[in-house]
Amino acid sequence: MADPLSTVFAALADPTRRAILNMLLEDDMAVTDVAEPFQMSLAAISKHLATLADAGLISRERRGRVIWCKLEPDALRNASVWMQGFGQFEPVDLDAFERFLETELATEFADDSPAAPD
Amino acid sequence: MADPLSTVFAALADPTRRAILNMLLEDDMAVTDVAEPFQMSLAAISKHLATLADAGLISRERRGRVIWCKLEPDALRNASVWMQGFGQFEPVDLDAFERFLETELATEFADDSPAAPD
DNA sequence: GCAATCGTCAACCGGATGGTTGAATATCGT
DNA sequence: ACGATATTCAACCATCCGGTTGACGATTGC
Repeated sequence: MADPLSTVFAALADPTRRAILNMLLEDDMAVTDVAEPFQMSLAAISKHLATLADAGLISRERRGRVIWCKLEPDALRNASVWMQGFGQFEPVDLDAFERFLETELATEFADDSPAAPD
Repeated sequence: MADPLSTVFAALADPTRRAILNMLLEDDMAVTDVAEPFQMSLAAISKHLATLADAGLISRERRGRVIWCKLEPDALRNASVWMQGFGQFEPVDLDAFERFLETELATEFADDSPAAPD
Protein backbone atom coordinates (compact mmCIF):
# COMPACT_ATOMS: atom_id res chain seq x y z
CA MET A 1 0.00 0.00 0.00
CA ALA A 2 1.52 3.24 1.15
CA ASP A 3 5.04 3.62 2.46
CA PRO A 4 5.53 2.58 6.08
CA LEU A 5 6.05 6.07 7.39
CA SER A 6 2.79 7.31 5.90
CA THR A 7 0.98 4.32 7.34
CA VAL A 8 2.35 4.95 10.82
CA PHE A 9 1.56 8.65 10.77
CA ALA A 10 -1.92 8.00 9.41
CA ALA A 11 -2.50 5.50 12.19
CA LEU A 12 -1.41 8.08 14.75
CA ALA A 13 -3.62 10.77 13.26
CA ASP A 14 -6.69 9.61 15.15
CA PRO A 15 -7.35 10.34 18.84
CA THR A 16 -9.13 7.04 19.41
CA ARG A 17 -6.14 5.11 18.13
CA ARG A 18 -3.73 7.17 20.19
CA ALA A 19 -5.90 6.53 23.23
CA ILE A 20 -5.74 2.80 22.49
CA LEU A 21 -1.96 2.99 22.30
CA ASN A 22 -2.00 4.76 25.63
CA MET A 23 -4.05 1.97 27.14
CA LEU A 24 -1.79 -0.70 25.70
CA LEU A 25 1.17 1.11 27.18
CA GLU A 26 -0.01 -0.11 30.56
CA ASP A 27 -0.64 -3.70 29.64
CA ASP A 28 -1.64 -6.11 26.90
CA MET A 29 -5.39 -6.22 26.47
CA ALA A 30 -8.14 -8.25 24.87
CA VAL A 31 -10.07 -6.57 22.06
CA THR A 32 -13.25 -6.47 24.11
CA ASP A 33 -11.44 -4.82 26.97
CA VAL A 34 -9.88 -2.28 24.65
CA ALA A 35 -13.33 -1.45 23.31
CA GLU A 36 -15.07 -1.28 26.66
CA PRO A 37 -14.31 2.36 27.59
CA PHE A 38 -15.28 3.72 24.18
CA GLN A 39 -18.70 4.63 22.99
CA MET A 40 -18.36 3.18 19.54
CA SER A 41 -19.13 -0.34 18.42
CA LEU A 42 -16.80 -3.28 18.84
CA ALA A 43 -16.47 -3.48 15.05
CA ALA A 44 -15.21 0.08 14.92
CA ILE A 45 -12.58 -0.67 17.55
CA SER A 46 -11.66 -3.81 15.67
CA LYS A 47 -11.02 -1.69 12.59
CA HIS A 48 -8.90 0.74 14.59
CA LEU A 49 -6.87 -2.16 15.90
CA ALA A 50 -6.43 -3.47 12.38
CA THR A 51 -5.15 -0.06 11.32
CA LEU A 52 -2.69 0.00 14.21
CA ALA A 53 -1.57 -3.53 13.40
CA ASP A 54 -1.16 -2.63 9.71
CA ALA A 55 1.11 0.19 10.79
CA GLY A 56 3.08 -2.24 12.92
CA LEU A 57 2.23 -0.32 16.05
CA ILE A 58 0.57 -3.27 17.73
CA SER A 59 0.43 -7.01 17.27
CA ARG A 60 -2.51 -9.31 17.90
CA GLU A 61 -2.30 -12.87 19.08
CA ARG A 62 -5.24 -15.20 19.47
CA ARG A 63 -5.18 -17.25 22.63
CA GLY A 64 -8.29 -19.34 22.88
CA ARG A 65 -11.33 -17.21 22.28
CA VAL A 66 -9.68 -13.94 23.09
CA ILE A 67 -7.24 -11.96 20.96
CA TRP A 68 -4.55 -10.16 22.91
CA CYS A 69 -3.26 -6.81 21.68
CA LYS A 70 0.27 -5.80 22.44
CA LEU A 71 2.15 -2.59 21.81
CA GLU A 72 4.96 -2.85 19.25
CA PRO A 73 7.09 0.25 19.74
CA ASP A 74 9.43 -0.37 16.81
CA ALA A 75 7.29 1.27 14.15
CA LEU A 76 6.71 4.20 16.44
CA ARG A 77 10.40 4.53 16.99
CA ASN A 78 11.03 4.75 13.26
CA ALA A 79 8.60 7.62 12.98
CA SER A 80 10.09 9.23 16.05
CA VAL A 81 13.53 8.94 14.54
CA TRP A 82 12.32 10.52 11.33
CA MET A 83 11.03 13.45 13.35
CA GLN A 84 14.18 13.79 15.34
CA GLY A 85 15.97 14.14 12.03
CA PHE A 86 13.93 17.29 11.56
CA GLY A 87 14.18 18.51 15.11
CA GLN A 88 17.89 17.82 15.14
CA PHE A 89 18.95 21.31 14.26
CA GLU A 90 17.13 22.60 17.29
CA PRO A 91 17.30 20.69 20.55
CA VAL A 92 14.16 19.74 22.42
CA ASP A 93 13.02 22.56 24.65
CA LEU A 94 11.91 21.15 27.96
CA ASP A 95 9.89 24.23 28.80
CA ALA A 96 7.99 23.75 25.56
CA PHE A 97 7.61 20.13 26.58
CA GLU A 98 5.86 21.04 29.80
CA ARG A 99 3.71 23.67 28.18
CA PHE A 100 2.77 21.14 25.55
CA LEU A 101 1.95 18.49 28.10
CA GLU A 102 -0.49 20.82 29.80
CA THR A 103 -2.38 21.74 26.66
CA GLU A 104 -2.20 18.19 25.46
CA LEU A 105 -3.63 16.86 28.68
CA ALA A 106 -6.44 19.35 28.25
CA THR A 107 -7.25 18.65 24.62
CA GLU A 108 -6.37 15.00 24.48
CA PHE A 109 -8.42 14.16 27.51
CA ALA A 110 -11.31 16.14 26.17
CA ASP A 111 -11.16 14.49 22.76
CA ASP A 112 -9.73 11.09 23.46
CA SER A 113 -11.05 10.23 26.84
CA PRO A 114 -12.35 6.70 26.66
CA ALA A 115 -14.83 7.60 29.36
CA ALA A 116 -18.29 8.21 28.02
CA PRO A 117 -19.03 11.94 28.25
CA ASP A 118 -22.51 11.19 29.54
CA MET B 1 -11.29 21.09 13.60
CA ALA B 2 -9.44 18.16 15.06
CA ASP B 3 -7.04 18.28 17.97
CA PRO B 4 -3.57 19.64 17.15
CA LEU B 5 -1.79 16.33 17.45
CA SER B 6 -4.16 14.63 15.01
CA THR B 7 -3.73 17.51 12.60
CA VAL B 8 0.05 17.29 12.72
CA PHE B 9 0.12 13.53 12.26
CA ALA B 10 -2.39 13.71 9.43
CA ALA B 11 -0.24 16.33 7.75
CA LEU B 12 2.80 14.08 8.08
CA ALA B 13 0.94 11.06 6.72
CA ASP B 14 1.56 12.04 3.12
CA PRO B 15 4.84 11.52 1.27
CA THR B 16 4.42 14.65 -0.84
CA ARG B 17 4.05 16.78 2.25
CA ARG B 18 7.00 15.12 3.96
CA ALA B 19 9.05 15.73 0.83
CA ILE B 20 8.04 19.39 0.97
CA LEU B 21 9.15 19.59 4.58
CA ASN B 22 12.44 18.05 3.53
CA MET B 23 12.87 20.71 0.88
CA LEU B 24 12.03 23.49 3.31
CA LEU B 25 14.58 22.09 5.70
CA GLU B 26 17.23 23.43 3.36
CA ASP B 27 15.79 26.85 2.83
CA ASP B 28 12.67 28.95 2.66
CA MET B 29 10.99 28.64 -0.71
CA ALA B 30 8.36 30.26 -2.87
CA VAL B 31 5.25 28.22 -3.61
CA THR B 32 6.11 27.93 -7.29
CA ASP B 33 9.57 26.67 -6.46
CA VAL B 34 8.16 24.16 -4.02
CA ALA B 35 5.83 22.89 -6.72
CA GLU B 36 8.40 22.77 -9.49
CA PRO B 37 9.88 19.30 -8.84
CA PHE B 38 6.48 17.62 -8.46
CA GLN B 39 4.31 16.29 -11.18
CA MET B 40 1.04 17.52 -9.78
CA SER B 41 -0.59 20.86 -10.40
CA LEU B 42 0.32 24.03 -8.58
CA ALA B 43 -3.12 24.07 -6.99
CA ALA B 44 -2.51 20.65 -5.50
CA ILE B 45 0.76 21.81 -3.98
CA SER B 46 -0.97 24.91 -2.71
CA LYS B 47 -3.44 22.66 -0.90
CA HIS B 48 -0.65 20.59 0.58
CA LEU B 49 1.00 23.76 1.81
CA ALA B 50 -2.29 24.86 3.35
CA THR B 51 -2.51 21.52 5.15
CA LEU B 52 1.02 21.91 6.46
CA ALA B 53 0.29 25.48 7.54
CA ASP B 54 -2.91 24.36 9.26
CA ALA B 55 -0.87 21.87 11.21
CA GLY B 56 1.52 24.64 12.14
CA LEU B 57 4.38 22.85 10.43
CA ILE B 58 5.09 25.73 8.07
CA SER B 59 4.24 29.39 7.85
CA ARG B 60 3.62 31.42 4.72
CA GLU B 61 4.46 35.03 4.29
CA ARG B 62 3.62 37.08 1.24
CA ARG B 63 6.41 39.35 0.09
CA GLY B 64 5.37 41.12 -3.02
CA ARG B 65 4.01 38.69 -5.54
CA VAL B 66 5.59 35.63 -4.06
CA ILE B 67 4.63 33.77 -0.92
CA TRP B 68 7.53 32.39 1.04
CA CYS B 69 7.15 29.11 2.88
CA LYS B 70 9.15 28.54 6.01
CA LEU B 71 9.52 25.50 8.20
CA GLU B 72 8.05 25.87 11.70
CA PRO B 73 9.54 23.07 13.75
CA ASP B 74 7.50 23.74 16.89
CA ALA B 75 4.46 21.68 15.92
CA LEU B 76 6.71 18.88 14.81
CA ARG B 77 8.50 19.00 18.11
CA ASN B 78 5.22 18.60 19.97
CA ALA B 79 4.45 15.47 18.03
CA SER B 80 7.99 14.26 18.51
CA VAL B 81 7.67 14.80 22.22
CA TRP B 82 4.42 12.86 22.29
CA MET B 83 6.20 9.98 20.59
CA GLN B 84 9.16 10.13 22.88
CA GLY B 85 6.68 9.70 25.70
CA PHE B 86 5.92 6.33 24.18
CA GLY B 87 9.47 5.50 23.30
CA GLN B 88 10.66 6.59 26.70
CA PHE B 89 10.69 3.14 28.21
CA GLU B 90 13.12 2.08 25.54
CA PRO B 91 15.91 4.42 24.44
CA VAL B 92 16.46 5.28 20.81
CA ASP B 93 18.75 2.77 19.16
CA LEU B 94 21.20 4.55 16.90
CA ASP B 95 21.89 1.41 14.94
CA ALA B 96 18.21 1.15 14.22
CA PHE B 97 18.36 4.80 13.25
CA GLU B 98 20.95 4.14 10.58
CA ARG B 99 19.23 1.03 9.32
CA PHE B 100 16.02 2.99 9.15
CA LEU B 101 17.64 5.85 7.30
CA GLU B 102 18.85 3.48 4.61
CA THR B 103 15.50 1.85 4.00
CA GLU B 104 13.80 5.19 4.28
CA LEU B 105 16.11 6.75 1.74
CA ALA B 106 15.26 3.84 -0.53
CA THR B 107 11.51 3.92 -0.11
CA GLU B 108 11.08 7.62 0.41
CA PHE B 109 13.06 8.48 -2.66
CA ALA B 110 11.22 5.89 -4.68
CA ASP B 111 7.82 7.12 -3.52
CA ASP B 112 8.41 10.73 -2.73
CA SER B 113 11.04 11.82 -5.13
CA PRO B 114 10.05 15.15 -6.55
CA ALA B 115 11.89 14.25 -9.72
CA ALA B 116 9.64 13.11 -12.50
CA PRO B 117 10.04 9.34 -12.91
CA ASP B 118 10.19 9.78 -16.65
C1' DG C 1 -24.63 -30.64 20.24
C1' DC C 2 -26.07 -26.12 21.48
C1' DA C 3 -25.99 -21.72 23.37
C1' DA C 4 -23.16 -18.04 24.65
C1' DT C 5 -18.95 -15.29 23.96
C1' DC C 6 -15.18 -13.09 21.15
C1' DG C 7 -13.98 -11.00 17.20
C1' DT C 8 -14.13 -10.11 12.24
C1' DC C 9 -16.38 -9.51 7.69
C1' DA C 10 -19.49 -7.29 4.36
C1' DA C 11 -22.35 -3.87 2.91
C1' DC C 12 -23.61 0.52 3.49
C1' DC C 13 -23.45 5.75 4.58
C1' DG C 14 -21.78 10.55 5.10
C1' DG C 15 -17.94 13.28 5.18
C1' DA C 16 -12.98 14.08 4.46
C1' DT C 17 -8.98 13.86 1.21
C1' DG C 18 -6.11 14.30 -2.94
C1' DG C 19 -6.28 15.32 -7.29
C1' DT C 20 -8.04 17.91 -11.58
C1' DT C 21 -9.39 22.23 -14.35
C1' DG C 22 -10.73 26.95 -15.02
C1' DA C 23 -11.73 31.37 -13.13
C1' DA C 24 -10.42 34.90 -9.84
C1' DT C 25 -7.20 37.78 -7.12
C1' DA C 26 -2.92 40.23 -6.19
C1' DT C 27 1.25 42.16 -7.52
C1' DC C 28 4.86 43.54 -10.65
C1' DG C 29 6.91 45.66 -14.87
C1' DT C 30 6.39 48.56 -18.64
C1' DA D 1 -3.83 50.74 -17.84
C1' DC D 2 -2.24 46.22 -19.42
C1' DG D 3 -0.13 41.98 -19.72
C1' DA D 4 2.53 38.69 -17.32
C1' DT D 5 3.51 36.22 -13.05
C1' DA D 6 2.23 34.14 -8.52
C1' DT D 7 -1.14 32.04 -5.88
C1' DT D 8 -5.56 30.82 -4.41
C1' DC D 9 -10.55 29.72 -4.99
C1' DA D 10 -14.45 26.97 -6.58
C1' DA D 11 -16.47 23.23 -8.47
C1' DC D 12 -16.04 18.72 -9.45
C1' DC D 13 -14.55 13.73 -9.20
C1' DA D 14 -12.85 9.31 -7.33
C1' DT D 15 -11.30 7.28 -3.48
C1' DC D 16 -10.50 6.67 1.42
C1' DC D 17 -12.02 6.86 6.27
C1' DG D 18 -14.68 6.31 10.42
C1' DG D 19 -18.69 4.83 11.81
C1' DT D 20 -23.04 1.81 11.74
C1' DT D 21 -25.66 -2.74 11.57
C1' DG D 22 -26.26 -7.59 10.75
C1' DA D 23 -24.41 -11.93 9.51
C1' DC D 24 -20.68 -15.07 10.06
C1' DG D 25 -16.69 -17.96 12.06
C1' DA D 26 -14.17 -19.64 16.00
C1' DT D 27 -13.93 -21.14 20.63
C1' DT D 28 -15.58 -22.36 25.07
C1' DG D 29 -18.64 -24.55 28.56
C1' DC D 30 -22.60 -26.99 29.84
